Amino acid sequence: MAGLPKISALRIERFRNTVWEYYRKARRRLPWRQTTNPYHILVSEVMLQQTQVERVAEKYEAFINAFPDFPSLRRAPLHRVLSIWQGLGYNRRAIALKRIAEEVMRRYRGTVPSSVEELIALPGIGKATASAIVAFAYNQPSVFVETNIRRVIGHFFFPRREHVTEQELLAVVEKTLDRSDPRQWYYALMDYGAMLKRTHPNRVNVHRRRQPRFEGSRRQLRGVVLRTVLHQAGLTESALIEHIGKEPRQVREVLRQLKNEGFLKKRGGIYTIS
DNA sequence: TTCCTGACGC
DNA sequence: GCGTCGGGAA
Repeated sequence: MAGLPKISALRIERFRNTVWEYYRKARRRLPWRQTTNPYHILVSEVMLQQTQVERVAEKYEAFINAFPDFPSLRRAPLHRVLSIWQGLGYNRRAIALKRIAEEVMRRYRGTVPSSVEELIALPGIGKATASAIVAFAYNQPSVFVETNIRRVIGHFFFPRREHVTEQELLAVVEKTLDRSDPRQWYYALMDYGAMLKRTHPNRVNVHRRRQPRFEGSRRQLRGVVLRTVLHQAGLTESALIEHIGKEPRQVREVLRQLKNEGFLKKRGGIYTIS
């Protein structure tokens, strides 16, 4: 357990001023920042998990237009949700969102919960996303770290440190959090982090596991299989294997996997997406 | 190759 | 704690 860093009040104030000043001049006008609708904010936060802002911006509007509220998302067929999701990656998030719509309607009567504990209990929502929703939808001073915040805190409070633990980062985030307006503060913090990424590239002070190569991977095949069933519903297993033209054994394995995860259904030897 | 407003099962 | 989950862009 590393000792908590002692940060003077003066240093905190200077840090806040720096971040606020940058935000005043160069804040990003993102579509999900123009709303206070908790559902819209929840959707954006799930989309933004491990996905660049620019790419989410392209999909967000289409998704919100197609499914403007929990009821419309809940009753939408999965294949429609997945086709709008196409290109965002981590397709299981689309399934999670549908299940969230189901849960929120049933258990919370359509109102997004405002506590981190309740939010974490929803599928596809972990600590970071739950805290972000609390901050952005309800303007509450929750404490969380994501990649932009990590970069900012590392830059100002742990310079030339090779590795900084999650605990250390959270402690500093909590101390420097401007509770007068948590929502705007976190927007500002993350915008500053996005700026640092451009001005100080490859200065990463957190250990990150590198992903295996995507080309030729099973995840790539999963994407291909899902897209194929999406566009060519009602094919048998052998027809799918023929159409996809990859290792039959691997395609079969992926089909079984996708079926178990709720992407596909098989009825009478025919694969569909409900 | 690396990274991206992580979550989840084991 | 480790593996897996997408896909696009730089």
